[in-house]
Amino acid sequence: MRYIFCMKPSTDRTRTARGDKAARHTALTAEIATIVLHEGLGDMSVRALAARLGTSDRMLLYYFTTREQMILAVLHEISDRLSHLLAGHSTGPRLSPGQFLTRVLALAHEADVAPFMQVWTDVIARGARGMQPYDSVARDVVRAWMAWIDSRLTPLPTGAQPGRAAAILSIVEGISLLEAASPGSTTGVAAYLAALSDPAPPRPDSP
Amino acid sequence: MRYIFCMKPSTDRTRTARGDKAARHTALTAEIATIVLHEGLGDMSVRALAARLGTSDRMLLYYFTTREQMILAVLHEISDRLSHLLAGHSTGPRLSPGQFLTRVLALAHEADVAPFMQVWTDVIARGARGMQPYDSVARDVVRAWMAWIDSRLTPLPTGAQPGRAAAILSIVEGISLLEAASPGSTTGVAAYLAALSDPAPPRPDSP
DNA sequence: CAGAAAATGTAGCGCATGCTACATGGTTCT
DNA sequence: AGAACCATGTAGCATGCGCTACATTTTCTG
Repeated sequence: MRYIFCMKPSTDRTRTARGDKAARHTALTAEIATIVLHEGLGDMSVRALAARLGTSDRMLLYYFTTREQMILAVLHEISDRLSHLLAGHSTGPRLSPGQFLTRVLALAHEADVAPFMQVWTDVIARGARGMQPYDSVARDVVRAWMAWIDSRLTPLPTGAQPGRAAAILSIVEGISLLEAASPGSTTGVAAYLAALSDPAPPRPDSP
Repeated sequence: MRYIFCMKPSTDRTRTARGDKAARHTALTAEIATIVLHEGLGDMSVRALAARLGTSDRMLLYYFTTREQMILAVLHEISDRLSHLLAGHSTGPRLSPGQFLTRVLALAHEADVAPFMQVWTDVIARGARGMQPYDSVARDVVRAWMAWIDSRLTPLPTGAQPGRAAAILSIVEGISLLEAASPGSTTGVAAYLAALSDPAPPRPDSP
């Protein structure tokens, strides 16, 4: 006997008035996402997060069923927030690779975007190590970033340039990683690469 | 009472005939380094490594005193091996950034160098997350890489270029990371960047 | 109001970790 | 031979983890 698109008419228990498990689920997800953006992914242990939230691990697992699903929900939430953020930064004309790189490297340092960069770089690094469930998320993140980058670059007559978006993403991630591992080591990289990507303009004030 | 450069003459117990703790220490270090280069850093747990080596955790801690010191010894050994490897690849004239980038990206794919790249990228990624003792090693590794890169690039009359070596290292690490996290995503990046770094030569066969 | 169901507390299991205390052969020196 | 010492085995501790079983409280409904 199958009920498809056919709920029991009156006694719908999935949505009670106050309790509303789903609402608390999304609220918790949002709270954790905010914490993660402020304090990094850490080890994402349910006990530590629960203490940080003033709850018990028991409750987190009650709402998320499993640690892995909790992580996925949180990363999804973070991804959504970044999408909205990037949408606001996706105005104006498409840029050349050099211009775009300068723009995005500056963007990565802005207070509202920087936390996302750090978290995503961390996700990618964990994915690179094969950690679950970060590995699958990392692949999605890479794909999403490259699609966004391509959408912001001047289209080429020859169709999609194979390595163009991936090159920019590599540079951004590389700088992110190095800067996190060895602060100050990437000073001057943005300027160097910008000058290299776009041909040097004639100095107007040169003798 | 201080003994400086003055050992007890005959009864030297630090170096017995067969036991020779130091020798076993270095032998174990070498074995672990080889394993790590083949199978990645993993979680570097003493129990797992001991099982992998056919020993007990008890013995590893006997020779290394502490897990952290074991990790440091192993990473030092790996660093040494890479130094020797790179010394062999440091012949010939210094190159332009574009040439060097192409060269080093090809090098990173060679069977003998690739394991080192993966391990170092992992070390840097862990260091970026603040993991001990990877963080301190990561800083050293970054410094060493940049010094080597600078030593292989054509020197500039204007002295050291601020972001040049760091830019190349960022690109290499970024590609390494992205390729590990999402295999195949960086196809074409090397070619794209090489063409960008060195001005496009006139196509001889163009109409 | 009674009972069902949802939300939460308490306690614990099983596992893995780094590390240690103690005992015990085996070798070497006096 | 006896003593000292090195190398190693066995067992365990304390901690942290994800997760679960059970009991309890709270809330909603018939």
